[in-house]
Amino acid sequence: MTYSIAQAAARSGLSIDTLRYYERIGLVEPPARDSGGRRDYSDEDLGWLAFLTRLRTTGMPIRMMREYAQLRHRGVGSTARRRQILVEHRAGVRERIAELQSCLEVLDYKITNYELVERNLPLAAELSVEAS
Amino acid sequence: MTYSIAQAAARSGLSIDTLRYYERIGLVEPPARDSGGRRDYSDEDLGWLAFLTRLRTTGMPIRMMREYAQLRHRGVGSTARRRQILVEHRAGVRERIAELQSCLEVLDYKITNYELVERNLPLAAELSVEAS
DNA sequence: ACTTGACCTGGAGTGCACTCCAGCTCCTAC
DNA sequence: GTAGGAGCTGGAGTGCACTCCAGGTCAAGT
Repeated sequence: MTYSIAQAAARSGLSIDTLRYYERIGLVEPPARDSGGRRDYSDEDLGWLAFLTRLRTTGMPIRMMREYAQLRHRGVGSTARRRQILVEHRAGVRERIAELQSCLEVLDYKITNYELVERNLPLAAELSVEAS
Repeated sequence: MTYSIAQAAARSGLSIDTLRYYERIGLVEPPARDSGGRRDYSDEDLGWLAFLTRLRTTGMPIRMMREYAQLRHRGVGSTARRRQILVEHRAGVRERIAELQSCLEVLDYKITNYELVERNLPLAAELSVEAS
C-alpha cells in the first residue's frame, strides 16, 4: 500500500508542508516517487511518521529526533544509543507529567476558590481572590 | 517585604529580562519603584508571578494569560469569566496529561524492544527494530 | 573622585517549528 | 486540447516567547 502526500498528511496528522519540511531537514528519508515524480509514502514511512509524532507530542526537539533518525539509518550498531535517547526522553516525559499534575492541583484550588466566592461570599471577593 | 528584580527572578524562576518583558506586555502590573527608580517587587507581586508561571508551565499562551491578567485587574465583576478560563484550561491540561501518558506507553514498548534486542537477539535486530 | 555592580530604557536579534508563496509540471476528465 | 486539481521546488515569511544589546543612571565602597 502506498499513499500520496495528502493521504500521508491525513494519516499522520501532519500538514503537507510539514511532511516536506521533515524530509528537507533529514527527519524522514525521502519517500519513493511515482512515475510523475510525486511522493509515494509506504506503510513503513507512515509507521516512522507515527512514531515521530509521538516524540514531537512529548516535546522532543527536532534536533534530537534528527539524531535518532540518523542513528536508525546507521543500523544495528546504534541501538544502544537509541535506547539511551528514549530512556532519557522518557524520564523527561515523566517529569513533565508530574509537573503538570502539580499545576493541576493549583488550578483546582483556584477554581474551587472562585466557586466559593461566587456562591457564598460575593462581597468578600475582592479580599479573598484578588490577593493571588 | 520587597525584592529587587534579581531576587524576584530568583524566586520566580524567570529571568530578569523575562520579568521586564512580562511587564511590558501587560502580564504584570508595573511594580513599585525604590528611590533610585528600581523595581521593588512585593510579596503580592511574587504571588502573582508564581501563579503565572504555573499557567505558563501548563502551556497557556501569553495572550490568554494577558486576558486573565486584565480581568483580574478589572475586579470582582470578572470572576465568572476568570473561573471559566481556568476551567477550560484545566480541561486542556488533563487532556495533555492523558496524551503524554499514552505516548509513554509507546516509549515503554520501544525501549523494551531495544532491551530485548540487545540482550537476546543481536542478529535479529535489523528485522525486529528497524521496522518501526 | 572614581570604580564597580546592579539596574534602567528602547529596540534589535534569536531559535524553534512550521507555514506560505510563486511559478512550475503532471495527470485526468470533459 | 484544454481546464482543473494535486503535487513539485526553492526560498521567504510567520508567530511565539523570550533574550540580548548599547548606552545610560544611580548608590555604595575605597
